[in-house]
Amino acid sequence: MTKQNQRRVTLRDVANEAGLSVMTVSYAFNNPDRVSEESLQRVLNASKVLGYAGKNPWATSLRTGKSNSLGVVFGEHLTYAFSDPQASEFLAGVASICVERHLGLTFIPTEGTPGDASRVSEAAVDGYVFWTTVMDDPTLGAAVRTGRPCAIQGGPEYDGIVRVRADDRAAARAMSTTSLKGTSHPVIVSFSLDHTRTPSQGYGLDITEAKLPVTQDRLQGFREGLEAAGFNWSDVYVIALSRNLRTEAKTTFDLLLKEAQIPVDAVLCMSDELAVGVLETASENGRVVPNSLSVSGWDDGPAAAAEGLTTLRQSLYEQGRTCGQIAAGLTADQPQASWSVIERQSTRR
Amino acid sequence: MTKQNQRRVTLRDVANEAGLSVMTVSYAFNNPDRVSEESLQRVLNASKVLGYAGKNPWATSLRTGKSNSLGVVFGEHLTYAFSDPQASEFLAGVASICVERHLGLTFIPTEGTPGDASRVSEAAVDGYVFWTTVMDDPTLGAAVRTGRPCAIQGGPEYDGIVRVRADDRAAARAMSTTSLKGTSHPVIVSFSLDHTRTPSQGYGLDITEAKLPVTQDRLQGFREGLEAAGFNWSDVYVIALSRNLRTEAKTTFDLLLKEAQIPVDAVLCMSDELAVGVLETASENGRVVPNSLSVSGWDDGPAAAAEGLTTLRQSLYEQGRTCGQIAAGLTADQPQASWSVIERQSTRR
DNA sequence: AGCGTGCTGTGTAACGGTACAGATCGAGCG
DNA sequence: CGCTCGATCTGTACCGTTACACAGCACGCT
Repeated sequence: MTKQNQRRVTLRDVANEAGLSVMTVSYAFNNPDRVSEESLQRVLNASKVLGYAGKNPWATSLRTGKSNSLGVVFGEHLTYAFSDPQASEFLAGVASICVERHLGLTFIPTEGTPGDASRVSEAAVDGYVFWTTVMDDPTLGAAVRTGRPCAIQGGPEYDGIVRVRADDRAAARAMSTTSLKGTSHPVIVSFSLDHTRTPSQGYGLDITEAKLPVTQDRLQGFREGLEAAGFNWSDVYVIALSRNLRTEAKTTFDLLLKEAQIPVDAVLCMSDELAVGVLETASENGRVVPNSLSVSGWDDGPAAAAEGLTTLRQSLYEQGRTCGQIAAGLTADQPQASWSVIERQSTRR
Repeated sequence: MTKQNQRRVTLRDVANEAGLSVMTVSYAFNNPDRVSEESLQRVLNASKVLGYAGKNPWATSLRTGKSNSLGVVFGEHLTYAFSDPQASEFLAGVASICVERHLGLTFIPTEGTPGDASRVSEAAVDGYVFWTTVMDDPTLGAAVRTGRPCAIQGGPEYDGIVRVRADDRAAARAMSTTSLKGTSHPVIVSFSLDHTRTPSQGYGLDITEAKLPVTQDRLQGFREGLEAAGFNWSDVYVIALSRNLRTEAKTTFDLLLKEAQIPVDAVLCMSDELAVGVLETASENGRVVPNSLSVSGWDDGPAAAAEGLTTLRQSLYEQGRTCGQIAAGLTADQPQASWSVIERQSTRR
């Protein structure tokens, strides 16, 4: 063992070993051009001899006020970050910025309890990215109060946090028009996402009841599109699912068809994943898409193209990149993410 | 603005405002039972008045030597963490521990360059988890030298790092036996993973050439199983793919069938994802599975059950949990992860 | 009265780096 | 020869928190 006691080797130890001052050693590591070749070698040598494990990150951060890491506050259970396709795509975008700028990526687990606010404000990060956050989340304020840059995907709107999203309301308006083409007097189901619900609990969700701002915006857009086309919002069953899983959509839609016997003509889904589940259940129940049933998804992920799904294209990856850039302090613009309706075979022409 | 200048509010400021000592304020936050109800209220009140953003994480960590965060060193491009099904499942396991123990999860991006070693040793984490690491990765030594607990999935073996994995060699041995049941004089292709390769470059990989220890172990196991059954290792084409994508497997296998015209009888894949790609290409080329072609996967993920794939079951989620526990310092055991061959319709009985 | 005990509050010295201002010294130059 | 200048090196004061040891003080008990 080269280590004296149990104490970790510090810059000072290296300086002593090398017969140089602490500052020279510090410069040798951070700004090698500023020291002579000979000193540099002596520092490197002394480090090796003592087994110097590198600069203490906390000391450096405390002094410089930076930690070279972005924080992600993930509104749902952290394991979903790696299983939900929407979240994954978004996070890949954030990660791409981290790779480019040599930043760490720190997930700050929260569970929606008030105590989590301090876990956010006391995270060693230089900026925050929020994902699927509910309206009254106390962590938003905690992040803003740190004075570090903050970005949020979707919403809610919050003073001091840059909001990155497509215009969900306009997009939903367009989607409802496309989706109901060639249909008269339809009965419509909207499969929405609202992770504050327990599974299959959300029958008949009212617009204002939705906890996620994105859900609110889209429902509002659906409503406007439908009413402009002469349909009634009261003919729409809004069903909120707690998880973005095709199995959730399948069991719920099956129940709707078999038990509730609702004569549904169109299903507007808020993710491709849910839409694929609806398609599967439809075919199991002998419904022909799009002639006897119109189905639309959201996001235009890989599954949408494979299944011929009409969907709303937006790039969550790009939105992730934008959020990453904002959190890294590279820009402070409030960007408008683009979107477009992609018409495929799951809706009538 | 309640803030005086630009300086961030500190504990000291709160103490002054509350008319108490710094330590009392510190106790009020960390150990409220130790202060009187009245002091507690005064501290809380002063914090609110001054807009105290919470304890400075770097100062706390510097003093206590802990940062309440686990580090993940991800051998591939960080965006794959959110798209590769194997990685995702493993990371979900790590994340579950972080949620349970109230720890952050920090990804430390590396690109395989020597400079990355310092990014690892200077990360503000309490322990390390390694994923898909090549044999001579310098970040391994950097992590060990910090003295913090380290865990690695798969390999390589490294002094001071707990290795979590199934016995890949024995598993591969069993799999090759199962997979070649009812076959005589077969020509075999093994689709392997080796992310240091550029796409489709790895024709005719030699066992010892494989950069990933897991790949080496499995190839070795395949070889032993085949030779024990009287087959020749020289009849096996080992093809290393750089990415765990079904599209990679599809184009490569298509090339093999059409251009190289190799009369392949069995394909042993090192992931379900690759195996599914092989199945798709096989059916496009009119090959009937399992009668004219045996296909096996690895991991028994959701796709394997859906496609009736014979595969090797292991739980990367559980291995992720184990790695997380080790990195969090909750245990130091060298565990043996379990595995079993799951026989389905893609191989002969 | 004297003493131990528990509760509450306080000063000070770290933790391990970096910013900053300045010291030293030999070379170059009029 | 005196002076400036650049290259190199150094001492010290922080950054903001917590560990630790100790100081009052009220209270109950002998």
